Amino acid sequence: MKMELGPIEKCISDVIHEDVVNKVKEKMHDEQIFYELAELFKVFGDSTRIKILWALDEAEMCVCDIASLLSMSQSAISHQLRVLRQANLVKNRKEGKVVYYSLSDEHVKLIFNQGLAHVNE
Amino acid sequence: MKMELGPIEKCISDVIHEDVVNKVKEKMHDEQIFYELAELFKVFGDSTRIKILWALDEAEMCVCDIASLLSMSQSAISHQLRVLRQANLVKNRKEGKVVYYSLSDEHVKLIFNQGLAHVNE
DNA sequence: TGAATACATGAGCGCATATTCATATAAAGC
DNA sequence: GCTTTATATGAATATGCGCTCATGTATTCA
Repeated sequence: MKMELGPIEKCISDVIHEDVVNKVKEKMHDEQIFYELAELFKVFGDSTRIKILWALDEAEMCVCDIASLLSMSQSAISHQLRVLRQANLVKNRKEGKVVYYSLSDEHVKLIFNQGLAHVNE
Repeated sequence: MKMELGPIEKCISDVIHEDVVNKVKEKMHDEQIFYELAELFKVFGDSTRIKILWALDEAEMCVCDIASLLSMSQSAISHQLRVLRQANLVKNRKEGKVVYYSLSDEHVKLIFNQGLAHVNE
């Protein structure tokens, strides 16, 4: 938000009343939240990760289980699990040399369902 | 899903029972839905588009209004509005030479709220 | 101790994408 | 008709990202 305004600035249309402008500007002021939201949805924006989450919604499983079920390499899955971990969407538990992954909270399902509702409208 | 399986294939862990495996495999069979879901979330995965949707949640407005409020070029906004249009997240209405945009349905808000719930947990 | 297995990770490649710039279209006013 | 304003869009560039390949770490077992 550090660009200088061009001639566009004088183009606030008449339907936009001043209170609306101020309200939106106030919302825009809190930039952090936009980046966090976008960052979260970016994680959902990949079919491999969607598949992983969808599988984990069915049962806790280890890395090689997921790789096998998705017919993808262990490395690819491991990389994606790291992304999901950093977004706090999955948690893991180590048992010997095997690492079991599972969903970390309920939000995943809820976000999915809203997404599905839109896709299937 | 067209890769040949390596030695990973023999690594289905013991916690995964056969019925779970079949259930997940059956879910994975319907590949289309994963791509559609990922495609939808990809649209939400950009802070500029998030800001646009957030602004439109407050009021219907034209392209230059949005550009002004977000301090971005008209071109950049126009490109992003096309993405949002193609995802059926916004609709538009032409009045003279001005094009007014607004949210196309309720899902946007709902998806946002679920995202926020996760971010603020 | 050495081999095998499960997982993580850094480098690199190829591809998608967000923005800018230049330009096109279209409506309004002179 | 000409100019200005609002919007759309194609090309180009720069950045980000997903996968592979190679390798590292940790655990188990012989």
